[in-house]
Amino acid sequence: MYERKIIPNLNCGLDLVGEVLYGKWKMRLLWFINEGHKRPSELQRKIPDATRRVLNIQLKELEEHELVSKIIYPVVPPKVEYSLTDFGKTLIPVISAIGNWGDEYEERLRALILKRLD
Amino acid sequence: MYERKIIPNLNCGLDLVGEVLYGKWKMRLLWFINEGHKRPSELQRKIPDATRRVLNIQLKELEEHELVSKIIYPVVPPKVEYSLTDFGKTLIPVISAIGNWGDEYEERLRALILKRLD
DNA sequence: TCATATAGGGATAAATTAATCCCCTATTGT
DNA sequence: ACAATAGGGGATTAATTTATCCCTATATGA
Repeated sequence: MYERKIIPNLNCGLDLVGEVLYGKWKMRLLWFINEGHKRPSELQRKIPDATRRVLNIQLKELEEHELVSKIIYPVVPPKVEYSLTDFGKTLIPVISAIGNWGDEYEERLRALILKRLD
Repeated sequence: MYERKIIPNLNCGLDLVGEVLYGKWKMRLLWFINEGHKRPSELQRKIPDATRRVLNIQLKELEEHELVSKIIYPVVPPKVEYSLTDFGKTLIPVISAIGNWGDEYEERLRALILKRLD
């Protein structure tokens, strides 16, 4: 695994949240798990732009941060299920607020973002 | 300026928010500007962990995304003031929700994050 | 005359994150 | 025998983001 060379700042709430929520797909993973899409293959189908590899990595980090828990069923073919921990559930309203803002200003945001890409 | 090589996904609200809010210091900049710290040097003092360079870059992006506006007073020594646009103000409750969650679980988050750094 | 404050930016290096590529396990169905 | 399905991971490269270093300008105060 990658080992940090710079110790992160953990001064305020925003720093702390950043540490667990930064990551291109993390909020979406939490969101879809909360919606009941528990298995890795389901999550991959919900987020086709990400590779399985990255999803695995980000899921593992979410697990280490105790936001999700993982159950591995000892069956063949393998079966795995993720679910939110109680701690992870407390994040849902926050993610919801973020997503709602994005949805509300969707048109405007899309235009602004595209404009900046030349 | 850096020119992207991969077109970002802009599928859902979360993608869109990410485009304007990703950036290590952006939420803090918006927050402090909202609190009335308008001048670059003030902002730098509020965020001493960031270099002026980075703050300038991120402020510029916030400006291009119409979240903040910038006034340059033609005086010497130079004077500049940032303020939130109406659009930018709509983000404050969202940032607030994020920061509050971080503050609420500060102890736990700090412990979890530090544990993962070995 | 020299340091300080104010605001800014180019060029480059370093750090971090994400993407690519390829490989493994074991069972069921064709 | 072989493909498909399910879940996973090492090694490496590419992309992106931050940090460093250094330089510009002008006025004021010591």
